Amino acid sequence: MRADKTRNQDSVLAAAERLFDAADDPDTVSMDAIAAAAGVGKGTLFRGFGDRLGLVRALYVKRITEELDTLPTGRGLDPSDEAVELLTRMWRFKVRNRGLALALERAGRGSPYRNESYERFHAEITRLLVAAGVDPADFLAHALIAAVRADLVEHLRDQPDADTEAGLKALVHAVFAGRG
Amino acid sequence: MRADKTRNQDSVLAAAERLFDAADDPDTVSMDAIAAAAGVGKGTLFRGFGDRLGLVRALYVKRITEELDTLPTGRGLDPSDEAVELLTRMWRFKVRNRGLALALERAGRGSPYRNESYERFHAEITRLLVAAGVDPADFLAHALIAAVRADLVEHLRDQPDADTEAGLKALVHAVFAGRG
DNA sequence: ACCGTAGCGGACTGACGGTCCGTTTCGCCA
DNA sequence: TGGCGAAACGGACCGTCAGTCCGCTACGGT
Repeated sequence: MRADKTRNQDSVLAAAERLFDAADDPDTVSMDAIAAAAGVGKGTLFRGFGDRLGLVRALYVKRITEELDTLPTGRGLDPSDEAVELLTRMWRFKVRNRGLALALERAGRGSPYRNESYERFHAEITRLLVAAGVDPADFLAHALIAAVRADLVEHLRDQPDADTEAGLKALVHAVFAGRG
Repeated sequence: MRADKTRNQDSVLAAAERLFDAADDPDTVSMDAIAAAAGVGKGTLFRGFGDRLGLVRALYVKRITEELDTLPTGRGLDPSDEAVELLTRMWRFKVRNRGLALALERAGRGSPYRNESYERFHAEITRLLVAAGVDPADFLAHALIAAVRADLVEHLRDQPDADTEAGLKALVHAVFAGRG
């Protein structure tokens, strides 16, 4: 890959991160604005990422990867506590990455689901539910993940973190305690 | 209110219902298309409903009202079973009104939440949770409702109804069984 | 240093949500 | 019934946005 291409893609990612983080509403961040902020032509932007969804996904993947790199490698908690930890981390991630997470969820065409990181997250929660003997694990995993959707996080923004996190914990424990 | 105004608003609602029901993706239903299908000018459409969100909300309210009119008046079930029934009805409603529900959730500005029918639904589920002595009721009600989001319904469209409804039931029972 | 080509940039396109205002039609009153 | 003020109409128009296209630039292998 040519050096200028790499450099430009990095500029675009950096500019987009800044703009999405700063925006109240991610819909107000236009592709033109990102290109301008990156000091790059629009063509470059679209050649590098395909379309808006592609760019948002690339950003999301970047941030979530950074997040996962700091994952305290699975200490043998029981499945229920491990699920609480995973979902709490995800909640906090969406608080921290509000703009980006909202942008991804609104990008259309089932974007919250058609997404490698959703699949992995869902598979992991499902595995924990199965380990705990809870059924039907597949649906319940979707339901648990729905509780940490970006726009719910957004909607509950004014509430103290402690309250929502206690709620999340109660939810997960309840689901893991129910055996069919 | 002038007769032509009423007549036009009815045409618009009818046309919009048809188009949203028929569309694979509600984003592909444009305001121009609705106006044309209703045999009405665009000005009339916007004067009657304010903006796209206003029209979608009006349609949603219309359908949900029809739904609530057929509600079997609260037979004294225990809170848990009542919640199962409410959420199952909502799930089915979203299966039946796929296009409309997706349109509402995607209409932006926290539209799934800033909505009288969401508030009422949330208040009702909260009341049931409180009656069952489950805490924190407010958050858990949001979480339960998140399990019947239109795009999750859409994502699980290929799965048999029986499976998802069993899952929903398991979820609700688990949450109502947990006394915090 | 040269040259083929990958990559650049920004003018351009098509579509959309929403506005504006000259024209039409309603319905009240004589 | 005819006339009139106001309410409502309709579609041309506007600003904006995602995405495309193509003449130009500059990278890097030889």
